[in-house]
Amino acid sequence: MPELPEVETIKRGLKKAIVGKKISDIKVLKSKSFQGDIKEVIGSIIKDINRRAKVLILEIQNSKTKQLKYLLIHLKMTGQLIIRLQTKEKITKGQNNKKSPFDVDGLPNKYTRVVIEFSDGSKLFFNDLRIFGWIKVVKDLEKAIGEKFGPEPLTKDFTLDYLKKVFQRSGKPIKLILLDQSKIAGVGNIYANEALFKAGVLPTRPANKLNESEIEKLKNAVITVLKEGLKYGGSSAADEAYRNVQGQKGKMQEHFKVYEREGQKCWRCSTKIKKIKMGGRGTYFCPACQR
DNA sequence: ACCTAAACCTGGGCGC
DNA sequence: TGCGCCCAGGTTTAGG
Repeated sequence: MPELPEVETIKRGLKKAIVGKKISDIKVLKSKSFQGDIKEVIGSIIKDINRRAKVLILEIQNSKTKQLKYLLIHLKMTGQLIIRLQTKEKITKGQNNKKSPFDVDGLPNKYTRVVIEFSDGSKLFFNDLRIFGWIKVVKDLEKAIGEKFGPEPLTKDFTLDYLKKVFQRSGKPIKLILLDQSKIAGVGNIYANEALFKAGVLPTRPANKLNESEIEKLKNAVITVLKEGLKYGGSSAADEAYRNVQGQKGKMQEHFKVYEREGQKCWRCSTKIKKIKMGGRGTYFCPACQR
């Protein structure tokens, strides 16, 4: 599901596609899908697009008052943001007729919640099968997201000293710390599993029991798997909704070492990958490589 | 303050 | 065939 690499890929796609465009209309196809006053957003220009943790931040400016506001979007598990230009879509034929609910041929579809229309005729579709995601308008960005998140793992704020401090404070399983957005921003279930495998650390290990060398390995592993995710354009694993703004799947799932590989052989040592539940989520690991 | 479990949702897949 | 159940997982909220 959209984690840091997926949301970042979408952010980059949006940046290329809609910065500078004017919002001409917003159509809310499913009630409660847009929090805030739509009227004050229509007519605004998209000035910039950023990301914090898994939240997309569209900076918008009212073309008359010049006031800046922010359109915040969280895709949660099944959210998609798909761009369609004015040009007629090419219709792909001869595909297998059994379509996934996440297929984006022809939009809007039954899962489209909001359509943001631009003055040049292009449209941004927000699809969300499970209706967990949200879009809201805020004036005060700091108040909305300022204090909520830990450091971004792909910035210099993500230091060994910081992780040592955070891990030492908790006896919780290390995997739950990796998933805690207030401690480390943007890591989700897939990349937490993959990073722990790469670092050779069991997901169940109490955070405060990791030694310095393990913490450093884990830090580097988190950075490496997130960058790998970015390189492959995100992951669209089995049943995953993720698509980039052009509607294409990512390829990171072809490079998973443990995620969704229960019962299959470990890439490194051929031991069978195990699956357990932690915090209600699927947790995959190699019982031999990870200690 | 700590933790866990449920809730929010839908569709696909499974067992019976 | 079809029903009931479980699962997917980001985040918030409720309860212990």
